[in-house]
Amino acid sequence: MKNPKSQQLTIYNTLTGQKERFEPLNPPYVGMYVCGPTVYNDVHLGNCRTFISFDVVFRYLQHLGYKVRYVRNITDAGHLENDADEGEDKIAKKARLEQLEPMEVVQRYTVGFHRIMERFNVLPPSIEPTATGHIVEQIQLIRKILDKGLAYEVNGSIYFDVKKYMESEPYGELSGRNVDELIAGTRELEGQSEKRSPLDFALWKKASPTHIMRWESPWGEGFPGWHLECSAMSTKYLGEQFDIHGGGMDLKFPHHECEIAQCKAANNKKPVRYWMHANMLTLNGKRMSKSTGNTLLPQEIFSGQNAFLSKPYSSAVVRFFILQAHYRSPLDISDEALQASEKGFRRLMEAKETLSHLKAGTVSDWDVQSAMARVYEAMNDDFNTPVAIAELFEIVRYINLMKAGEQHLCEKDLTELKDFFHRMVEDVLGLKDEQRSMLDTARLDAVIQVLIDMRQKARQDRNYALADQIRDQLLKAGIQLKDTKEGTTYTLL
RNA sequence: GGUUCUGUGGCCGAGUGGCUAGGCAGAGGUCUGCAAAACCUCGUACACCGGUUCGAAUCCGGUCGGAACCUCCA
Repeated sequence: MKNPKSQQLTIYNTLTGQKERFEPLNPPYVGMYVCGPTVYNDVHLGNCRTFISFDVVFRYLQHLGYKVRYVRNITDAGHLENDADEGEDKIAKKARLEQLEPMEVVQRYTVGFHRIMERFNVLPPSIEPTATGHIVEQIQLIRKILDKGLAYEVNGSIYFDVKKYMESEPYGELSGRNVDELIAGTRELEGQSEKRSPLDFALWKKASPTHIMRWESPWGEGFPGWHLECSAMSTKYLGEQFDIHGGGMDLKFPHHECEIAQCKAANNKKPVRYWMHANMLTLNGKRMSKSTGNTLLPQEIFSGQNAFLSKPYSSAVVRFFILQAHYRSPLDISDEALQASEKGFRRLMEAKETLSHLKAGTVSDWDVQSAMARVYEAMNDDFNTPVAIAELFEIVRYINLMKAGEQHLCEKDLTELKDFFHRMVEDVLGLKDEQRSMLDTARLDAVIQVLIDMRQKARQDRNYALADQIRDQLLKAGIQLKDTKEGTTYTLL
């Protein structure tokens, strides 16, 4: 384990409501499962927040030296639209609407999802299994639950028997639900319900004649229930018990509750040691919702084509903005907030660039070791990225002071800081200056240097009109010159 | 209606019993040919009303906002 300060990582476990020391089941291996997207539509920003949050978890665990198997599924089998619908599948419905094959819809949105994730610099998971690719495993899981007597068949559909399950196991422990209250609060379904109790949930649904996505099963043609895929695939790839399960807050109930029940019913084991839930993202203080028009797609932010923001923002800025809040806090996105983050992000990136050119002094006259330790302390405290970033900004101040020659680090400390800063910013937080990296920097450097030299000559000749013209026109082109004691450098805005 | 969470300075957002969060914006200063950048200094915030405590933004109760879930949803 290469934890520089040998501090202990703690994780807030939704199941217990407490921060707990993270101790993997089989160190150095860590199994992590995160509920992925349903690919019947464009990913929206809220999804992205969740995946960015868990991307940092994945990256930090790796940084600490753990060997992580990160599984994030693609829900391509679709979920039921509603009970009254007798099994219309979201993907099937969309397919009919657009005259496409279901798998064509799935393909299109899966590719779109991957593109967005890549732009956000979200690492691909170790395994990205699809629900449709694991029908066999899901059927096996249903069989196991049936054999235990914890599910029942009605007209070719299989339902999980919550009441029976509760005779031996608690239901609702993750979400703090009281089952009696839940039943009391259940509205009467229109039409007939095959379920014995309103809390029962489908493991397998019989396909109606119009249902396009259907598979053979021991109970006739049908499709898997809403919650089954995650249980089947997490068990397959991570085992009956694994370390971390993540997802958005809204999945706590019923989805994750059902997952726990399914796994416990099948394997008699608590499937997950640490449950993690990321909070919601709101837009201008309100939840995003298509019906009210209060939505924002990632590509609409990048392009600036939207009704909420004054200008486009890069994916790196949005990622930075998201990491400036803790994953368990609600976060509100707005133009002002993004502008502030954009400035802060540039400051951080500038400092990173500055640091790479710094020369060592003979002695260190500031405490770089404890500065770095504070960043780790923050990350170890339930992945507290906002505090980690705040601590990085403290280091930024020193970087700028060192550039000005007012602070120094010895060779060893400077080398360590350079390595640390790069790894923390780029590898762990996943922040990189995409503007800079997309350019042919060597050639641009040479071109700008010509202009810098010309301006310098003009200044020496006291031809300030020309000097300022060069400076101002470059600024208009998004290139800002910076005069320092060591000479002039430039920044891309 | 029920469950869970939340309300912090101009904005965003950490903190959760006594001690500077941080970013952005704003004011003053240093530097500069002038600027910009950078650095230094400056804000005495914690929805409201009670209570516990030597001491509360932080704990408890109530009131009023906001969010999620209870129905597919990150």
